[in-house]
Amino acid sequence: MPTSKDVAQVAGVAQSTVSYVLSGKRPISEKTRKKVEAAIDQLTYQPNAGARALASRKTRVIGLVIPFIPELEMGSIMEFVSVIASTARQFDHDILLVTDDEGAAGLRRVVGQQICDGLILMQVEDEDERLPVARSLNVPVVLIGIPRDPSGLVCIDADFEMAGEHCVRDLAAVGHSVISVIDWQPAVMDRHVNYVDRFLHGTDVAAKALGVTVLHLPGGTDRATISESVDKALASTTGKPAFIAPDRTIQDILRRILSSRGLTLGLDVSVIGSASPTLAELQPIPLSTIDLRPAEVSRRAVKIMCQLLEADSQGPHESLELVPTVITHRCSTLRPQ
Amino acid sequence: MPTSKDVAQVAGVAQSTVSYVLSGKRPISEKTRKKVEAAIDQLTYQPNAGARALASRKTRVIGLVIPFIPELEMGSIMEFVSVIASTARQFDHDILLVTDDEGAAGLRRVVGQQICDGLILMQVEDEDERLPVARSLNVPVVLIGIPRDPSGLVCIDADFEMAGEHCVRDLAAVGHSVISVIDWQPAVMDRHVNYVDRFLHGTDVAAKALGVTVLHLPGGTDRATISESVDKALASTTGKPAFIAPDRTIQDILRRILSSRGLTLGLDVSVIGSASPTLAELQPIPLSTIDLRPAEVSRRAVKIMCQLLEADSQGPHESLELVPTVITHRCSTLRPQ
DNA sequence: GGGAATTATCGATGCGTATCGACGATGCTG
DNA sequence: CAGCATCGTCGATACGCATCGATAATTCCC
Repeated sequence: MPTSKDVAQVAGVAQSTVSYVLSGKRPISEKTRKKVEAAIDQLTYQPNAGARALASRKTRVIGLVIPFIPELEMGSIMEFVSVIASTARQFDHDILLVTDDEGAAGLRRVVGQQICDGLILMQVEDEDERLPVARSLNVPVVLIGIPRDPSGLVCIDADFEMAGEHCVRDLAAVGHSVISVIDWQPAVMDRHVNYVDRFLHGTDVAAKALGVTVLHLPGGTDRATISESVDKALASTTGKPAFIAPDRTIQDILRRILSSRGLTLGLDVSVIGSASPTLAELQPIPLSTIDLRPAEVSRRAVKIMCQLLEADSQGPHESLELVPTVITHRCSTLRPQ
Repeated sequence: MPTSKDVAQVAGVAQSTVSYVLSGKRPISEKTRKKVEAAIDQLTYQPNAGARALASRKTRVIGLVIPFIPELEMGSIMEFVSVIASTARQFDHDILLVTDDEGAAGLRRVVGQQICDGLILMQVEDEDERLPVARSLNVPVVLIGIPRDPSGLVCIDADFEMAGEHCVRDLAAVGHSVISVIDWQPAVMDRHVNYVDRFLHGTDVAAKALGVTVLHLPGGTDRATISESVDKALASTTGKPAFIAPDRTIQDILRRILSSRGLTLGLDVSVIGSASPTLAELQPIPLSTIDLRPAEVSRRAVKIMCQLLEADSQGPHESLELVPTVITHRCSTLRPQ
């Protein structure tokens, strides 16, 4: 592998000049710049990351802490990961994976060894054991998700409360007076990711404001639980029933149960689910969905991180950013009168 | 951040002694070791990764090249990524993400800058533009998937041919004489990942050996295509029909179509799909599946990589490892007579 | 008990880059 | 044309660790 010294020799300049050509931190004459660039091309020189990190105290690597093999929601997690990695490259950074089975020790490790300049944490829970560590590390940390106590932390997430509100408003607007919200599956509820509470709270706020009734019914991955929830919903509804089912696993089961009861989506009953646009379109009756915008959340998380890194910020920062969600009405909700 | 020099000072030894305590490459007396370890604990010292990489010419980082936001199969890709990251840690390595939108240049970059000691490529296609680069890089590369010409490359994948054979054998054994194989969805077929061909070839081999008929029918993500394929299958079958549908998206549609025709899985018709055990169990009629063992493939890929790194192998290596697949018969296939 | 063979530790050097101070060359001002 | 600021480049040094050769301390054997 060629080094900057080799480049310097070929170009007939000093090594430091090569370094300045690359960084642009000192003026370089056009003539010298050309010579150096030619030498770089000729040798296909690429700077050594380790040496660069050692000298500059910056690795240009961001650690991404991914949840530990959750089985559920793997698809959506991958969307975050993928977009985060791509976006990081746009800011000339790379992504190092830190799996959550290493726990808080993993965070200390990658920061302590200075493998990373900062950390992005996914799937932050209400009371997360990683938070005290995150606060104590003297590198920037960006959380995707909002813990109960976000003080001293930089957080970003979809605006779940607005999402809940928006769903209820839209369903009320097309004439529903009783709206049933099916919980996420128990595995998610048990984890106390607080977006669930924020979403449900949003539905309640809208219900109160509009004078409609919102029922909260248990979700599950088995047909029986959902079936029971549907029964309860139908029993307490006089007009046409409406369902909000943000958990992807659940919405499939729900659709089948409704259709087996002879209810046609968009005609006898409204359903709002959550899925990427492409997935929603694939359904026999294209599903009206609330888009929680994982790609946008991911992009912004990286952007915030890179700004913090650039600012070279020492002191603890604190901020909270909510990404607006978007409802798309397709064919599974009643049409406006 | 404390350095090994600080540790040395606290322990009252030379910096090199600290280094030897950590690496174990020279004998150290019990007394000195204790002193050094105490100093390390006291200072919570962690070695600097950049300096270590610079001096040792090893980063202990493996680059993982992930497919570019494929939308399809994101869940299963995440399973690979997650297991690969965990396994790498067991070998005391870390994983750096390289997204495929950087293309072959991305590979050259991370290797050229010596951010990584080696590369794992996912989703290798039949004629992959990354292969010539992979061959020319002088670091170990492990492919997950098998290209048309694997010469000079180290490959690992599930044994798709055996999987195809196995499916046909088992269906023939319970009395099916005509077996329909539904292709993967067009998006996958178009990508020329060759596991598709290997699987289909396996079904043909078994069919020839057993004297049964195998039909290859087009797959799709829309109901119409699958419906048509089912029609064709039923038209050419005298006994009970049998389906093999390895694409997860397709198998759901297939199930619904069959049930809408009044065919009960495991009674009137056999279906073998592909899903993780947990997912398969969740279905109303637990699905018989062929397990392509993504976790095992991932683990072995990392293991092979770490062996190559340890061997410090210079010359080009070549190997091909196939991971046996496993069929689990649940309730969607006929019972043996 | 003296010399050889071990064992345990130290000091010095190199890895490849960033960056600081210095210095010669150039342009400008009066 | 003397004096001074500006521009462009160089040389030297530091970053933190691994590693090699050398040295000091200990043990062993005849």
